[in-house]
Amino acid sequence: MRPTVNDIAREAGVSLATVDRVLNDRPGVRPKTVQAVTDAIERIGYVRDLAAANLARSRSYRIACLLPDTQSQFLATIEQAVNEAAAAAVVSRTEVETLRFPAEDPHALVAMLAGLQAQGISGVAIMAPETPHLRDAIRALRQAGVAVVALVSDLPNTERDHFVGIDNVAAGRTAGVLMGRFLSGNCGQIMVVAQSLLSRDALERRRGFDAVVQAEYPDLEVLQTLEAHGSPDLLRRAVFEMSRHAPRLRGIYVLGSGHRVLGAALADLGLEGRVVVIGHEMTPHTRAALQAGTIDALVTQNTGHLARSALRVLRAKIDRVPIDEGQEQIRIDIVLRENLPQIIDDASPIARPKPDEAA
Amino acid sequence: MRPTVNDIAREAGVSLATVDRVLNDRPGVRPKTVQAVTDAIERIGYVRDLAAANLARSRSYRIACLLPDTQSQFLATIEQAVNEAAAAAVVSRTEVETLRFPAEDPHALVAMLAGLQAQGISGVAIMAPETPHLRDAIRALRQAGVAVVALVSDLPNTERDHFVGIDNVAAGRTAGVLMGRFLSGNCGQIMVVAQSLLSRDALERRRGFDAVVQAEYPDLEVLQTLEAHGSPDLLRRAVFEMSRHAPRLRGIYVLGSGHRVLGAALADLGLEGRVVVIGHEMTPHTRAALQAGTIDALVTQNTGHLARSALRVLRAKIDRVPIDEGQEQIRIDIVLRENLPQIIDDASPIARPKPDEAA
DNA sequence: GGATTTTTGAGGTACGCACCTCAAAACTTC
DNA sequence: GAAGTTTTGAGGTGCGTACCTCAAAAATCC
Repeated sequence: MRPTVNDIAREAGVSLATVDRVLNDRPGVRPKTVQAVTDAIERIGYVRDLAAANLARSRSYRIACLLPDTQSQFLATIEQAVNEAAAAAVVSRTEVETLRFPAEDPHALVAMLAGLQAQGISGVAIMAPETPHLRDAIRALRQAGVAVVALVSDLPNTERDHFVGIDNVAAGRTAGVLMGRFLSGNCGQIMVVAQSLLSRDALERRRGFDAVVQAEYPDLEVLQTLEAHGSPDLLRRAVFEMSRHAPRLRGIYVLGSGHRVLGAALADLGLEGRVVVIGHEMTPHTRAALQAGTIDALVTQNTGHLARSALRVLRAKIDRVPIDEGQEQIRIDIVLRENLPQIIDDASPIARPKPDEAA
Repeated sequence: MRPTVNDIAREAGVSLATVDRVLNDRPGVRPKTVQAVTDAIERIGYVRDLAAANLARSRSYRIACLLPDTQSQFLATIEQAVNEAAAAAVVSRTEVETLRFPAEDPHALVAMLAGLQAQGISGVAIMAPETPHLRDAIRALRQAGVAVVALVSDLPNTERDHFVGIDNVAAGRTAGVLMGRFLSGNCGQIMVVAQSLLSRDALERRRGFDAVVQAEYPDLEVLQTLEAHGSPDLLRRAVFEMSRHAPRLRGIYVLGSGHRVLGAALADLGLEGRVVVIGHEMTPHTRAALQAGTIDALVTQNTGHLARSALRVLRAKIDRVPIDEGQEQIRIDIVLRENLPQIIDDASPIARPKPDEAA
């Protein structure tokens, strides 16, 4: 049997009330007595039963997830993953609200964050570019005792508790090595496509990609980044333009969104299947393209893991318990057609539990 | 507030006792009343609080993990992962015992399994080759109400509840594509090394590898599998012998163990860095080799995920609750030097929790 | 050493649920 | 409609913890 608080009391030779005071950092206990209790805890190997503790506290976790209102398949995938993780987290008394904020309006985001605090939210997962306003807003949240994690894109200079996502420089390096190896021995040019280089993740990926190609595949020339800025047309024209001036185009690296337009443009240019395309993030479209062979490899992060990890980390931070670093490390996944994970249609993850009928 | 059993009672217009009888499938309730209660549950969206339920039942999960006593770094890694997952699972009243059984003695394994049942174990994770004896033993366990999952290597013709591991044919295909792409445009020979082709996983990988290379890279010739059978010397001699008869050796595919010997042999032959080496499983050695560049890519499964998934699935099966398929799917990881996950030295995953001091 | 402050102990209630008993109520059956 | 059976209700206890109150004991101060 696992030791309980009563066992601590007996072992330490004090009353239950004193053990309780020590366990919950309540005042009015002499240092000597505290020591006696912690010694006893150590000796009998007591581990607090979190389930019972949370039951007694009748605590529930209210968590908000803030995403930009940009329309992209990746964001939709993230939101869906968060909603699924949230549905599964109901059993552990966790309530999640996903909110979209206007991507272009930093003040709106800050106002939303301030509002959350009033609503009794105890944890926030946020995906947003770092701005001075956001830094202040996060500091305020933290000071109010709200746990904050950065999602997908880190906010290193804020006081966020944790970052849930991948090292994007390493992701870019990974894409670079794949490109280099897939084009091994060949010289040629590589086109790089992005939504915008303003976002931290895109920049970091490009940096990692360049570093590897430069150092290890000097025969490859990486062209200037084409930025779509949300306009499919602009991207399309840029691709056409550039491909005219790049006769030895052998590869295309897609830093973020833009896969759909690019795919169409490549088909029109007759380049489909003749250049190596490497991209990021798993979305319905990139998945299909990988399967069809128009994308050769994807460097991704598992959004399901991402969402579940964010919720777990927030709960841990709220409870002030340590997190399992191993479990919360998000890996950089390389996905080829051959190791594409099967789709799981998660009809109803929650069902009414049935008890154990067997002995 | 989440609805409770009392809310069901009020909503259904019955007593708490009746709700309890329905919830826990106890007899003596008219079908009409059962319907009224389930309707009420549906209406108010009641979800049983598993934490409280388990607390009330004072149930604890006793789980056994059975691994062969073969000495290999991969098995050691698995065992370590299970032990770490077990340490983290203490907080959810789960006790795990890892046991090694004699790899060559099917009867010993069966005897162990029979013994477990007597010890009040309610879940078993097992990694073993499928034999008729094992089939019977698993059936007996299941009939006694013990949950059983297969680990790493599936036992498809037994009545195991679940398989925790990857599709090894797909893993072999993945290795094949990597080999083909890394050697793109080149013709040449590929050596395949394994511990033994008797194990299901090795066979399936080889099958997947061959299928892809044959179909997509016809210029590559895959040589006969060299089997080490646990003897480093044997393997070493075989590698020397074969490399003499394979002048155009361009790649080596390592199906399972044997990386250490192979590495030494390659160095002696002066082939280090001149052939593409692709292997399976992350161990201290393969990790170092990947970092040093003597292995080019690894196709792996995350052992931490594997272990945690096995425990989660067993708990779910014991509780008769559905599992989150998305979370339990083990992915086929491709690991290059560039996306090598950082090592996390998990000194003490469990610490005494501190309560929330903030409001 | 008496008054004051600090520390400790004993006990209770609650969280949401499982599981038990006993009696009352509602149905059957002839 | 009386005797039997089945179904339902009321109530209690316990799981391990949090949090509260009040009084007793111990330490500290002047």
